[in-house]
Amino acid sequence: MAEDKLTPQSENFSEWYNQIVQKAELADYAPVRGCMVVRPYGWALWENIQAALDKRFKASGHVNAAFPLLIPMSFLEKEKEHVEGFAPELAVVTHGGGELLEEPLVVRPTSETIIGYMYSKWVKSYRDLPILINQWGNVVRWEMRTRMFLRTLEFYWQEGHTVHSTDKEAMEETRRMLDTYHDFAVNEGAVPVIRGRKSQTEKFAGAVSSWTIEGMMRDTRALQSGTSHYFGQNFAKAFDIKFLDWNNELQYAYTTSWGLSTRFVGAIIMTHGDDQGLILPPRLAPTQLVIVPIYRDDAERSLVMPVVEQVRQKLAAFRVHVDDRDGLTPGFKYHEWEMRGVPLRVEVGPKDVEKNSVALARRDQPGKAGKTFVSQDGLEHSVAALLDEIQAALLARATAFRDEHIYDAKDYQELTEAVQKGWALSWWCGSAECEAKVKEDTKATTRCLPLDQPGGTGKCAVCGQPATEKIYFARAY
RNA sequence: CGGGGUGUAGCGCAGUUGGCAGCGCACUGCGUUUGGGACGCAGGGGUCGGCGGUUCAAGUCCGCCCACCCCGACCA
Repeated sequence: MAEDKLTPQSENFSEWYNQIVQKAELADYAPVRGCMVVRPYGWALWENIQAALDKRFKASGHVNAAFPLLIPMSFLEKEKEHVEGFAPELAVVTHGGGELLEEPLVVRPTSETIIGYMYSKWVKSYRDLPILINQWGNVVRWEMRTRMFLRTLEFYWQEGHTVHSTDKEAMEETRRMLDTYHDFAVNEGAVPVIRGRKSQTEKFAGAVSSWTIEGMMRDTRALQSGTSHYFGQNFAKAFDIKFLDWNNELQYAYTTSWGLSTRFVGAIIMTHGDDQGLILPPRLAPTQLVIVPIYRDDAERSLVMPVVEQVRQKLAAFRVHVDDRDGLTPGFKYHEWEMRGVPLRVEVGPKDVEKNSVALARRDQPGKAGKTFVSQDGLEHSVAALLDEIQAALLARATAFRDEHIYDAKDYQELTEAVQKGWALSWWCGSAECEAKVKEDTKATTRCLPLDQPGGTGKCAVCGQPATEKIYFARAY
């Protein structure tokens, strides 16, 4: 790894991204095109994401279950828009046990259909509702162009699927989970996402409305980082999910689904990373702090190591790693842990033994600027405070960066210029033609109609027609 | 699927007119080192993408095939 410099973000952002995934040992390429192996460090990060989300899901009354990977082909075809949306990217199993199957099975690209089928069996009465089930699993979508974490043929995610007796309640659920994602992204990932509704062209295949959290990456491109869908009665009608209501009348239920995937790992990488490597938010980092012992010879070593052990025990409440590998210089270790994005480094050397101190180096401020010497007394408190400060600083920095790259674009010229250097926030008349024109001319797509609307009316930045809502245009992943 | 490119050690590459398959990093062992990417010595590691052809002789020349990457049409 020595002398193995990372390509700077400014030189080639996507190359920077590819290298960081490899060098930080988050993932590696699998033998099948477009598939990735999530390595232990990357998976540990995902596990922390899972834990933070799962806690929130449980707190709002959801329970976990597991539905099968294989789905009868015919299920996909029951909802017209759904099959049209997913047909081009299905992996299909045609043989089993050496025999041609009577009906092909698709590897789930998402589980609305199979879960809808099961829900139709389970739902009889309003007393059975709501159903609030989440599933942690993997799905397969045969994508053309793939990128580690951002778009792979197979990816890991959670998908929540709920059933409600009223449209109001289902809509509330859709919005509640959007807010849950927002809370998670901002407070755990320090990723300042914008909540909003997708346009009709960008919404999920089969949904009435789709809601999204959109993050701005450090190349200013947008990343859809989580979605929540309101289905109305679309899937209930396709899968015959009916219940007897309070008046003993049979009616279709209202359903939702919401998902967040390993793509969020990509969001973290591209929101916080710098030219030294990954920077992980303390709350999600697999290793929150690494202790690097420093010594010149065996005498110093026997002096330093007991103090390292004391410090480790003092910091046992955190996710700590002691890098006691022999034969590597401290400098080498610094670079390696910086590449892996560990938020805080603790150095313990002979001088520290003498002075009852340690050196703390924060990852978000590289070099001398982020290095301070603190007393070993009360170290657990200074470390806790510093981790909180780093978490807050990452969010503040990312928010400032995002806000600096959002442009209020009033006309078409401003819009086309804005999407070359960031996001455009513009009045939009609501027509798909205007979206298509922007995409054709600039490759930028509509990201979302943000929840925070200015109110009033304006002129569509594309066609000049009256508009009542503002929408974000951006180049996206 | 259209346009461009690349396949030689784990990674990055060199390989001249066809003539012993190499270099850097990484890896193993020993020794010296260690507060911002240490150094020396000694080692291990190859179906040169695949198949076929030309030739005394092919990494190199010819043909076919395959894979991957980049750029255009789809997307959590």
